[in-house]
Amino acid sequence: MSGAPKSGKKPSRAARGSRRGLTRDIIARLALNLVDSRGIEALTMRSLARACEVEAMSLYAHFSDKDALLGAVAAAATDCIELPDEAASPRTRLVLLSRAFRNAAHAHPNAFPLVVLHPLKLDSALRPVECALRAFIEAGLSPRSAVTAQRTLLGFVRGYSLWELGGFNTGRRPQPGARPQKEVTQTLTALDDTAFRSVRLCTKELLEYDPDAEFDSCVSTLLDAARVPASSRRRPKVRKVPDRAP
Amino acid sequence: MSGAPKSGKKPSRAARGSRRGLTRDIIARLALNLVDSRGIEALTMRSLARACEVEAMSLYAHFSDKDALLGAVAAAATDCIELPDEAASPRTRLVLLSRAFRNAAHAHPNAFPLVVLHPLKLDSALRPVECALRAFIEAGLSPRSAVTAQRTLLGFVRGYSLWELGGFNTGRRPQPGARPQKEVTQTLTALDDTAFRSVRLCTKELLEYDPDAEFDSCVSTLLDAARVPASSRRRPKVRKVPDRAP
DNA sequence: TTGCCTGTCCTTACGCTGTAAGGATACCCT
DNA sequence: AGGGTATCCTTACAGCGTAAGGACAGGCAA
Repeated sequence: MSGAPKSGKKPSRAARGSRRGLTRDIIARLALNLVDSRGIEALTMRSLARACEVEAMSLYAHFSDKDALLGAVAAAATDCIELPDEAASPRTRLVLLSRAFRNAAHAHPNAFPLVVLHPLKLDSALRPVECALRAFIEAGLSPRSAVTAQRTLLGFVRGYSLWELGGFNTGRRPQPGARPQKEVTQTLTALDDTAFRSVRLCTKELLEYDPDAEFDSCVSTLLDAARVPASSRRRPKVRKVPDRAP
Repeated sequence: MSGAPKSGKKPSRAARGSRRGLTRDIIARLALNLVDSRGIEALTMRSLARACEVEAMSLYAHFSDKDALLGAVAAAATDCIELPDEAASPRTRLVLLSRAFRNAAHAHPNAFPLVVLHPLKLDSALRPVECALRAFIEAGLSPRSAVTAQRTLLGFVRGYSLWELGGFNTGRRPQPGARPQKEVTQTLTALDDTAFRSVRLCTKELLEYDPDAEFDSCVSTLLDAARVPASSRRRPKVRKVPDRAP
């Protein structure tokens, strides 16, 4: 975040001495747009400056170096994850959180490697963690189990989404419409028959692939393993904070 | 691999007209060394050429561009994953495979983002997949279930390892010796109490952290969910999961 | 043998990158 | 009014990926 002006009484406190009204957040958003539309390697200080209608060196008034800028982009992308409504049951929320994470990855495929790999500000990083922990605890898990379950679920969600974005290491993104290209099928069936016999045995299953359903199925498996019951709504127990504003 | 000389009768066929005996594989290994010791951004065509005792442009005789080189580095790192002995039980092999993946990530932390994100040659990419599929099938899963289980397990393993390498987005790698720094503890306990109440409730569990045990625990959970029995050695016949571990 | 072909390697050069250094300007607070 | 401070600009530099073109070695056909 910016130097923490905390938005005092004067509305313009943050823009003291600013001639264009540029702020860290505005720059980070423009940077995210640029990454989305032209790829991570198209994000250069000069191209971003052009998008901000400013010279390259001016950006250094807001970010100490490019790495700090990337951190802000990662945080901006992370903040795009739409956390589920707290009114839903814990299990539903965990499913929705998982989907939201993956949806954000698909909405910002060029930026998402950053989300997983780049250090970012704590409250952005913890937003999904808090959401998952809360649901697991509400579902009856102990803090200890909740932490492990959260690490398992989010670890999977991150890994799966990222791997998927990388086209499962093939460089090809799976489309919801499935339909494996003939080329891929040929490559796969041309594999060595003994070294890759199981891959060949499962060729059809590996290629006939509905990404959304597959993801949901994995998440469901994980939640079963963590013993999050399917239907339970709020647990009748000591509860603080009946509801909260968004 | 190289242009497929196939190693004919003459031993020197691959090195025809080569004055230094440089090959794709040698270059990729040196590149991996360089990435391991000095980070991914230290891998430049010039620095790598220096390591190969050659001029930068000479590398383009072996790789069409830097991206192709990165793919070879990714493949080299992937090939560092030590697949388990086939004699062990399916479950044991899946645990060992998961650990081997994570161990490779820790052995080559600078290179591993590439392994997850970069397209690489099919047989390197499929090596862990084949291993997992074979074990799941041997454990009695149908091809359909095996594919899903494999995607869940490897998705988790990739995501967890990578997230861990990124210090869980904090920029700090967890050490086996645990011992959370006071600084992190303070940052965590200074969080907003209502927005992050579950994180705060679990502060101790989040910080008291044995990375190896936690990873094993997550893998174990996943294998239970996939109904891979704990002790079974080779299964005698077609059987559909008579019971499952608690 | 001769001569060509192909693959390895070198030299030079270009436009691009991140950013160090230093100066100008506009706003806020005293 | 004057000073402080944050934006913003200009200039400059080393290092980047790689395009273009040439030198030379070894294998093959004549």
